[in-house]
This record gives sequence, structure tokens and C-alpha cells, in this order.
Amino acid sequence: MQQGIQLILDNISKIVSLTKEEQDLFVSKLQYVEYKKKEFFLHEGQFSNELNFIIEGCVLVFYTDQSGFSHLIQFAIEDWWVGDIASSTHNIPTQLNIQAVEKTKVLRIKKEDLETVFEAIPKLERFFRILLQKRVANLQQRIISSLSKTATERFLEFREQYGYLENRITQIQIASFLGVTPEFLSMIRRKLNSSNK
Amino acid sequence: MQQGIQLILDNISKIVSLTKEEQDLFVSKLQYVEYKKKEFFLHEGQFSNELNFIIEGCVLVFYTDQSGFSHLIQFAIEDWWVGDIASSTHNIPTQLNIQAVEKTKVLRIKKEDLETVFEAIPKLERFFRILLQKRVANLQQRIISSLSKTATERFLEFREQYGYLENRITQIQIASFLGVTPEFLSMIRRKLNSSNK
DNA sequence: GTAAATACTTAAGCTACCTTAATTATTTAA
DNA sequence: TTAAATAATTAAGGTAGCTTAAGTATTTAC
Repeated sequence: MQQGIQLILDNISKIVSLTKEEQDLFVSKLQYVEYKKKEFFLHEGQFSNELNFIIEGCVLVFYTDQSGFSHLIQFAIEDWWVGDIASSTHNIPTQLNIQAVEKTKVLRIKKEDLETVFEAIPKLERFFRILLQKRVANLQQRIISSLSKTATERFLEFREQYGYLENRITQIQIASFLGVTPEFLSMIRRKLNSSNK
Repeated sequence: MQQGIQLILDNISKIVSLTKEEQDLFVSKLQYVEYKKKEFFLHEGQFSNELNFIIEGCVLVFYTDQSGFSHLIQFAIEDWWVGDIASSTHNIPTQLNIQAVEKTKVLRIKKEDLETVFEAIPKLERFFRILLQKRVANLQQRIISSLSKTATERFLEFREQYGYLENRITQIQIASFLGVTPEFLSMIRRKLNSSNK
């Protein structure tokens, strides 16, 4: 856990600098949680009232449609924040699932504790404001890609941005992130390989 | 302009309550700007250092790809905030265009003024933090739709959410928001009309 | 270590959506 | 008020990506 604390404080200090006292207050609200491979953080229909910082492991955030198909909204690994902003902002049950794909260790803070801490430490609210700006930029880029690029182009973009994940999650999951079937992604990969020789 | 000030203060007071002094400080940083129909707020390649609140009118935020096709990322009308978060967060030239589709009146604040105001009024930083959470929720929903719905379903969703825009922007623009060609949207509409009779 | 489960590949046929192009309707501008 | 520009409709033919299905490879669990 010590190691996790250092990681989360370093993560924050990239954007804002907290005093020792502020760090201690924030850390006092954190809870350490471990998930086994395939275990769920959150199931569709539940209320999300927590924000998680991943110390170790990898999680997927996905939506399951009426036909039972999953669509990958986001993934997160070490040093990333993950939570269901829609559910906790609007106080509605989540439509998402969050699942560990590996043994995953997180530091978690409850929504109400976070709000208390924001009162005491405005700099921390700034940190999350900036984090949200980055997330908006990222989501907007994904929408631009989905509107203007072919599946092959989106896959190449995925590789550039998230190449280190290519061997950590399955092709089925990558396909569901890109919005294509795994079969079609298999063909895309084959074509890319043959044209690179 | 008086009217615009009231609108922006009301908009903020839905989420946080400012004292008279805080309101005055914030208002002192605002600049009133008018755009003619078709005029641009922002062109691809420029740096975006401002946030705009629309008092009256309607603007489109779009990306133009290498083939010259436009893709609608966002639209905004009275009582909405609009800006290029990606460009101003990362200090990179924008890849977006923001254009008035009608005569449009805005109140504008510069990025550096906003940051000054955040120091003085943490509540205002909270306001924007919450606004960003809503935007993340909205963008995420759009990604879910683009991954899991057909064009017809996305059009029906557009109508539910933004129906009041259907007669304010062109079908070309709606199509580019949905990620289909205007011709195909025309067919979707025809089918919907014939099946509703 | 082996059986069962899951993931990946390949290919044939299909469909949602695109392209092109011609026609009509609506808006814009002088 | 009218010509020119832009938007919307319709339809024929085309393609990216889907479906189904069968075979192979890899991973999981006992």
C-alpha cells in the first residue's frame, strides 16, 4: 500500500503541489482494495459513488447492449483514474460495467469524501478539473476518429496511443473499443502484416 | 448586454451560489462579442484561449478531414458554453472550427482571466468542474451510441435530445453529427415518416 | 497434464451505409 | 423580385464491415 500512496501522490503532483498536511488529509480518505482477475468493480444498474486510482493491474469499462454485445468505453491501467462520471454526477444507476482483466489493486475514494476534501483543498478540485479537461479532449478525439476514419485507421491510431495494451487485452476487447467485430479486426491485422513485408 | 449578464449568472447559480462581490469580479472579466451569420469564432490551426457563453444564436463546432468533409463535434445555443478544451488544455493549435450559424452574441472570458478568477473564487472552479463532468457524461453517451446503435436509432436519439435544433440547422449538419451522409439521412427520414402513418 | 473453454483465423454471403448523379425545393443576395 | 447558390430528395450501383460457420490455436481450471 505504501507504494500505492506514493504513486497516487506523484500522479497528483504532476499537476498541483500539495503540502504535507494536505497530502495527509487526502490520503486519510483513501481505501485500498484488491480485485481478482475478472472480478467486477461495478455492475450495470448499481450506483457509482467512488473514484478509483489504479496502482497495479488493468480494468475495462464497457457497456452491454440489448443484444448482449459489449462495447468498450474505456480501459485503465496503473497510474490511471477510473470511475463512472455519468452515474456519480447525475446520481443515476450506471449503465456501465467495470471489470478487472488482471489482478488489480486500487486506491479508492468515496464521492462524499472527495467533496469534503475539495472544500478543504481547492487545489485538489483544480487537479480533477484539469483531469476532466484531458478526458474531454480524449473523448472528443475518439468521436472525431469514429466520424472520420476507417476501421484500419482507427486500429493504427489505437496502436500508436495504446500499443502497450495490445498484448494485455484480447482482440475481442480491442475490436469492441474500435467498433468492429473481432473477425473483421483479424482481417485488418492480416492485411497490415502482409503489406508491411 | 445586461440581459446576457443575467443569463450567465443564472446559468452559474444553477450549480453554485456566488456572492454579489464574486459575481462582480467574474463579470468584470467578461467581454461581449457579436458574430454575424457564418462568421468564425475559431479556425483550424489557431490557438484557442477563450471560453464562450452563448447569450443568443447558435454555433457549430466541427472538424474538417483531409478529404474536406466536415464532422460535427458539438453544437451550442443560448445558455450553453462552448470552447475548444483540447486546444486550451494542451496549448496546441486547434483542429476544430467554431462557426456561428445565425447571428450570435456571446460573453467571452480569456483562459488566463478564468484562472485568476479560480484563485479568487474556488466555487467557480467547482462550477466548471461540474460542467466538465456533465460534458464527459454527454460525450461518453455519444460514444456508446456510435458503438451500439444504427443510424436510425441515433437519429431518433438526436431528436429526443436536441429536437429543438432540427429546424435550426441543416440536414447536412445533422447528418455530419450522426456520422452518415445527408442522402442517407434523407432516406431514414422518409422511412420514419412512412411508417408513422 | 489434460479436458474444456475461450480466443483467433479464414472465408462465403449479406446488409447498412456510401457514392454519384440527376431533379426539385428552398434560401440568399443584389 | 429574380437569378444564383445551397439544400433536400430519389435512385442505381458499390463497398466497408457484419454474420455465420467451421477450423485451429491458446488459455484456463481441475
